Amino acid sequence: MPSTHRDVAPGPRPTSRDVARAAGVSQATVSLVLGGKWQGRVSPRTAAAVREAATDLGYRPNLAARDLRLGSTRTALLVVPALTSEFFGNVYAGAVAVAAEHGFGLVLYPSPQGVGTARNPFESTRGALDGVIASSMAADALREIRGSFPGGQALPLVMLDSAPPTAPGDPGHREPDAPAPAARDTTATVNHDLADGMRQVVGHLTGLGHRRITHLGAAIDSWTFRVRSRTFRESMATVPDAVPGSEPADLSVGGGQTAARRALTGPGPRPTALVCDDDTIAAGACKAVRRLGLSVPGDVSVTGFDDLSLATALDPELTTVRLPAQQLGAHGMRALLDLLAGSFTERPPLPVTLAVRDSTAPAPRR
Amino acid sequence: MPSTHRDVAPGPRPTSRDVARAAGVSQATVSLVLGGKWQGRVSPRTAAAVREAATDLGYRPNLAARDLRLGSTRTALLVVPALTSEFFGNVYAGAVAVAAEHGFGLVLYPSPQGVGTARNPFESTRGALDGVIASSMAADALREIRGSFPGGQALPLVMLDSAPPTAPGDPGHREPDAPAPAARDTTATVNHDLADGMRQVVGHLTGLGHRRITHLGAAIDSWTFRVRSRTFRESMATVPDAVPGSEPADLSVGGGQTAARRALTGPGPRPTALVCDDDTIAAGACKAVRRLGLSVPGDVSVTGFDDLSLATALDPELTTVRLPAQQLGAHGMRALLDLLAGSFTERPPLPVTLAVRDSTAPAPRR
DNA sequence: GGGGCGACGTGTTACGTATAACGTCGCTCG
DNA sequence: CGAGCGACGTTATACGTAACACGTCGCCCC
Repeated sequence: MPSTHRDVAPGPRPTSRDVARAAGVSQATVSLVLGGKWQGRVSPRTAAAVREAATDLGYRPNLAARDLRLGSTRTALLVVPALTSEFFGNVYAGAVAVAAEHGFGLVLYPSPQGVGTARNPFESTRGALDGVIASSMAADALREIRGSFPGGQALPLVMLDSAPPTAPGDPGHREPDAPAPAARDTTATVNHDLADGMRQVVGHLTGLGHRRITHLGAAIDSWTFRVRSRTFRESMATVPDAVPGSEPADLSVGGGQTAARRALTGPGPRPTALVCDDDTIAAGACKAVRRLGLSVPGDVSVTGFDDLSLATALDPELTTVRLPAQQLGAHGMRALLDLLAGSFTERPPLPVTLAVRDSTAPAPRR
Repeated sequence: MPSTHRDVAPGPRPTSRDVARAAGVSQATVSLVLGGKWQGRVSPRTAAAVREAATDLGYRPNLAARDLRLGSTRTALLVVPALTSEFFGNVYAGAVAVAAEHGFGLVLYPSPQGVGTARNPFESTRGALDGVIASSMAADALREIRGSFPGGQALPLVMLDSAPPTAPGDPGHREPDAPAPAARDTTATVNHDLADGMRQVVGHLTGLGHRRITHLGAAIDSWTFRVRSRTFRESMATVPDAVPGSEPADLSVGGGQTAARRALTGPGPRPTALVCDDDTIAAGACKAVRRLGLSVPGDVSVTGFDDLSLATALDPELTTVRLPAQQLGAHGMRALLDLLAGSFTERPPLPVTLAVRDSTAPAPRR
């Protein structure tokens, strides 16, 4: 099988006019054929000739020219709190795959200061954009993103794990960062079913006999983490004799360690399980447990969120909620494309599963 | 302090002609002034007027038009083996910062199948590129990247941790993927001083009394890992009574676990230290040690490479070689800019440091 | 006094593409 | 038989920018 590219020695780069010359037609015809809109305008044989000439010359359209002509860059911006995270790497991977499928580019804007602060994403962006996808952003960062649209124009915006699902069972809930009505039709939301994830965690632990359970919640004001806290409280409230606790934690190993130490050495009976908002926090929690001379899961069970590769790197391996981050990115990109096409319809949140491993065990007797 | 952007209600987006109208000059003058090449061609007062009009209207040049005109996209491609890695996230962060400083864009191409295979990076790339930065790629992937330059033209290429440094002390070493002489002037190399890192590891361990040391080398054919293996052997050769071992490992927790089990249960005396090519492998190694009823670092010391956050998430915390990945990215981007300016000069490799933590201890007596 | 020159700008063009508007056939049908 | 129409293409234009080549002054100097 020969290479699909023939080696084209000369010339900087073939243009559509070169293809036209080679095929014996006009440049306009080349554009029509290669644009796919030649139904009934160009005969099949000339169309074939054009395509052959194009692949023959190794023609690739000049996107700068196309973008200039169309006034659209076919490029979206993905804003993530941090790039150095496996989770967001997966979100990106999912989104970029769908984007490429549709001839879209995807440029990344890693909010530099970690979750919580996002500088104007458009400053660092080259040229115009067709839309923005923001993943797991803090509330104030989201507000700023919305406010910084260039020229005040309403750019389509997709928020991932950032807004409350419009579930009918959750009617009275008003978010402080609810989108302005004007932006309604250019805004979409794609979420993991994080509430269900938390419910699964609590169910798993209470099923193992745990009653004194403390939630190590990430100290960040975003929907992603608020929904975890709320659902934790709600789920625990349905369990007789349950003793829920709660401790804020920085989103890091050290943060988890500190928070876990506070939770385990505080007044009152010691919790037998720690529910962490994140695998990283959970890793810190495990360290804290051991520093206190206790064992995971013998004395204290620990759970995480995200199912990063970290979860199985730890020893014992971490019981954690597996989030299909790649799917999230893919659905987010699809939502943006739908938004651009004017055909977006809200979809149900993405299902999550609980990966049960070795960091959870039956509650110790007494 | 008022916002720097005035709210411009109408019009889709101001063009340079709008600025010209507002400033009472021609579009050409706007272009000159804003392009910064108005020395002696435009009076300072008109230049000031133009700039004021521009910021006043919130003018931002249309990059599609500029790219079309200049034939350059001011965009580079960064090819990394995997995006879901903290290490490459840091490389990207460093590179993108420098790129933005110089008005360059940086688009990411995560080679989908992990280290070792890279599909044509240009297929997934929108439009033309000014250069490519490839980080820690396997030898065959590098070859393919070089072969897939569009139109056969020689795109400037910077390789990070991918080629031998041109150190005078290393004369006889010929790489199978040495760049063709023709591409010499459009190719640059930026490396971590990985050899020194490995020397520090071996020095640290032998200083602690270890003699039976096994290297868990990543089973990937790339310079990054070849240099580790080579330097391990060379360093061990200088130590009297040293018993070096070596075991290939897949680049994952599971791979490290398997390789460590082989190393520890093989024939001959058991090694007292495992030198891993990567923190992930080291995490697996720690698990394997414990599965055999041994302890880290009591019975077996373990070291890693990269100093990912994983290193401090583990318990005990990992002794590992800290690589300034962000610096690597930054230097790589700078090298590319120099290459484009025709002023590139090879620089010495980036120094690395050994982060000594709790996974290494004096060799057990007897 | 006029030729020249420096300072200060402007008219014009091209980059490569997509598409609206416009031919030009050959055939059919009233 | 000519009007009309469908099939098949082409001509022309605009997108916004950068830069070349060319004015148009005022002033100096021979």
